[in-house]
Amino acid sequence: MSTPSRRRGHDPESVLSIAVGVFNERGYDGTSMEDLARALGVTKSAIYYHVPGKEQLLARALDRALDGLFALAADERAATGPAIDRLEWVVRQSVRVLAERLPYVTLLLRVRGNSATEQAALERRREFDAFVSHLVKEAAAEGAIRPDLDPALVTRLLFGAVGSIAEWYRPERGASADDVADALVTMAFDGLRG
Amino acid sequence: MSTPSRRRGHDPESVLSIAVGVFNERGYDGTSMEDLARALGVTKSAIYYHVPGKEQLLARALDRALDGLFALAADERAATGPAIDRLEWVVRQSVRVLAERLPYVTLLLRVRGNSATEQAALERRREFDAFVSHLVKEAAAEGAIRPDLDPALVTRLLFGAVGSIAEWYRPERGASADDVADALVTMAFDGLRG
DNA sequence: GTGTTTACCGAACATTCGGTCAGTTGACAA
DNA sequence: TTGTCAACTGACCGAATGTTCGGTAAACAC
Repeated sequence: MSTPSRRRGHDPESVLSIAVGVFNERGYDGTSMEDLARALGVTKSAIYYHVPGKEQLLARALDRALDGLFALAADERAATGPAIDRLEWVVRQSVRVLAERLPYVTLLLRVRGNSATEQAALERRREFDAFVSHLVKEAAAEGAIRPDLDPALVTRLLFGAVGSIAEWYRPERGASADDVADALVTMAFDGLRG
Repeated sequence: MSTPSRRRGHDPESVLSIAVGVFNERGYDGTSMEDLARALGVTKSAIYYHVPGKEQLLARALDRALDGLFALAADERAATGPAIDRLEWVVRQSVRVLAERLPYVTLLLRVRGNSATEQAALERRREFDAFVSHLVKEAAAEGAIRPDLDPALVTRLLFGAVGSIAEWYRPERGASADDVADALVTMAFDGLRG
């Protein structure tokens, strides 16, 4: 078996997932290695047996979020068909990635650029933002977006709403990720008026 | 005059406004008193002449944001007329408060509850959230919101989009606060389709 | 000119920070 | 029984943290 008999103890993966949980509760800078050790049920030094240090934990977490977003952007369905349909697909997939990798994406959305690690993540994130921004402009050029709406504003408000989902979405209760995506697409594309 | 001849030096107000700027750049926990001192052009100890400490700076900043939001919620125009119109008015005013008190509201939106100060701010913020949530439910009950949209989801997505404005809005360039509010209301209420 | 206040500096404080390292433990193999 | 090794502990390091305090130079009040 690939996951054999080891009864107790952590590995790099379990350390990462627990650490990211604490990072999201207290903020990365507000989390000490003591906090992580307490959450893991071990002493501080045990963490260093599994991972090189605090910043590497952050880097791995941010990569996990960004890899999900870039995979979505590279999909064929983001490149063929009317831009407005591709935009809707990208919005839905962004919600899916956010839900599937919730703690990692949540962490990404809060990065401020305090270290080289954070700056590198921000750089990749700006790349994704440029991708969706281009998509909205295409949809506008194809006449699929109301001409009185600035495409740049639409991009920011639309994906601002997507990102805000990370602040309250909990997979175990309430609406499913698809429900949330449906509601967002309905509201943003067709309006909330009854 | 009320602001007389004092040539140099800071006061609690100038310390607060500069400190909040740094808090938003690096995050509250990522900001040291050394960082603040550098931004103020003084030494660390000089800060304590003007303000009691780091956490008090945070408390004052958060109150400034929350006072703006509660003032809006207490306005008569948020209490009379069709709920959908009141909701639109509250959205527009929220954008206005966010723009007018941008650094303070930005800071508020990032609070995680790490200290008693932060928890108190989160408590007041939840109170405001409950107010807008009630407003959306009223609008839905009056039949002004598409029945296929869950009011709780609409509230979170709509005000998630409002909050996301803090991440990119800069008063000196780009769209004005009213432009942004117009775009948000148009998109969310009537949809972005052309 | 003298006394007082305002605004600040420099040194030090106790504590916490991320990180290191020599040694211990306990499960398993031979 | 002995040896191996993954997983971990506990003591510790230097640096950075928020805060305090004694002192002080310049501006103002009289």
